[in-house]
Amino acid sequence: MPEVKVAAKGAAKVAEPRFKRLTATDRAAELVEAGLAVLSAGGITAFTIDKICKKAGASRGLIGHHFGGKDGLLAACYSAAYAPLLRMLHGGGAPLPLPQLMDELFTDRQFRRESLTLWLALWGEIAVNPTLQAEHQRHYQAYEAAMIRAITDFAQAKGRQADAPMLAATLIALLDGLWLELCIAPGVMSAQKGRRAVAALLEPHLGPLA
Amino acid sequence: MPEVKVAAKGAAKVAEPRFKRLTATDRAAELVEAGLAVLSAGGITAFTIDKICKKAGASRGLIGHHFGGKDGLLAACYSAAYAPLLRMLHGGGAPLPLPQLMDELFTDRQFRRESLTLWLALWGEIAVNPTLQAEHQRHYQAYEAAMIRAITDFAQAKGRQADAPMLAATLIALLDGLWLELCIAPGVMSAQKGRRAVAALLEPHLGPLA
DNA sequence: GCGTTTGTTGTATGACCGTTCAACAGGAAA
DNA sequence: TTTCCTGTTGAACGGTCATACAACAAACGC
Repeated sequence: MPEVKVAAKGAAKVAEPRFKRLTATDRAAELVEAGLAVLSAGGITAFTIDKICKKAGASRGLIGHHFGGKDGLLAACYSAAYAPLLRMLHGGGAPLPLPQLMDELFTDRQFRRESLTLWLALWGEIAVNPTLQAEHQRHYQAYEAAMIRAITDFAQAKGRQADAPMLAATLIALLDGLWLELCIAPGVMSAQKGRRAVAALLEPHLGPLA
Repeated sequence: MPEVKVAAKGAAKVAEPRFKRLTATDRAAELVEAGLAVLSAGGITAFTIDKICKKAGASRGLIGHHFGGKDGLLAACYSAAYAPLLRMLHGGGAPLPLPQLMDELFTDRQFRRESLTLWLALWGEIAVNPTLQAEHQRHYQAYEAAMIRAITDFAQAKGRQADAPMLAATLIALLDGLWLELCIAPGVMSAQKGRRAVAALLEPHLGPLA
């Protein structure tokens, strides 16, 4: 909008700023958010400097400036994608008990195609990108530990013996698979089917979840 | 190699052909195979005309000529990726019994990272590509039906009652999740862990598989 | 041998890619 | 108000992308 500048010069001294200046942290957060949005909507092939910056309302130089390049932003996006999951697992302070955890995982807010396509885009890239694989290991360990904890606590409360690490690994794989089905076959998978699948895995070992 | 032509002209009549001429079917198959190789190795971002044709030892125009464009080849690659899975499920004629099926799924030949990264690359694309989603539905139905059949037969032979459709859907999701883990966390997942996970899901409902 | 069919080549084209960087300007401190 | 730091801009660059297409040639029937 060049006319803004001209009008401002002709009028008083209140020239409208051409851009908003953010702190490095805030700008980085906006770029990560835009990156996640673009990944969700179009997959990894839509993860381009042009599209991300347009989405974020910023100029193209900024990704290089704040993240050193596209790969840096992608790594940051991966961390940001994991954050809500880990926050849910031990959000606040006390870890969520298993039944509430399962309920939360299948709410409309979590078990949504629009949120989960993000993971499919990332998985395909992690498989062929060693840097992202290392990043994954870090987050996965926290995720797995929280799951083992939830299963151990639940089994203990019910007075049951269970192989919690094995069940946790199986549960995580099953959840990943359910998310996948929801994304690539939207009409077929549903939260209800997902809940039943999890129950079919866990209840024989742990007793009724509800 | 222009010198080949010159030498041939100077010598006898045996001019070496500049390229090999294949039937449309054979050439298409070679391009699909190259496409699969490229997808496995580098993910969807490596699925480019240049890379595929170089891999196949063909010129750039051929993908457009045989598949109408890159998307056509990708759809063909997806079908080709499903083929070995379906062939295994009812290979030959008689459908494979459940225990043998599970054994086969976790052989070193099937449960291999190099084979499975292909799926990760495709999943990310299916999630954002309606054409591929439709293609997926077709194949998935055959896959699911075979699984339901295997579970039903096994339960019947053992004199057990089981919700075969639900177990089949759960098993498929679990298998997808296990493949995923193998691809993005190679050191963590293994065929042995995979087998145990499947047993943890199925054996409480169907009795011992072995 | 000779013509026809049809698979194949490779360049031209225009769009888009990621990165770089010199110039710019917001905004706080002085 | 002025200075300076630093976040921001956007054009320029070299490279890669998918597609189109006119020329070419291998192989088959005759």
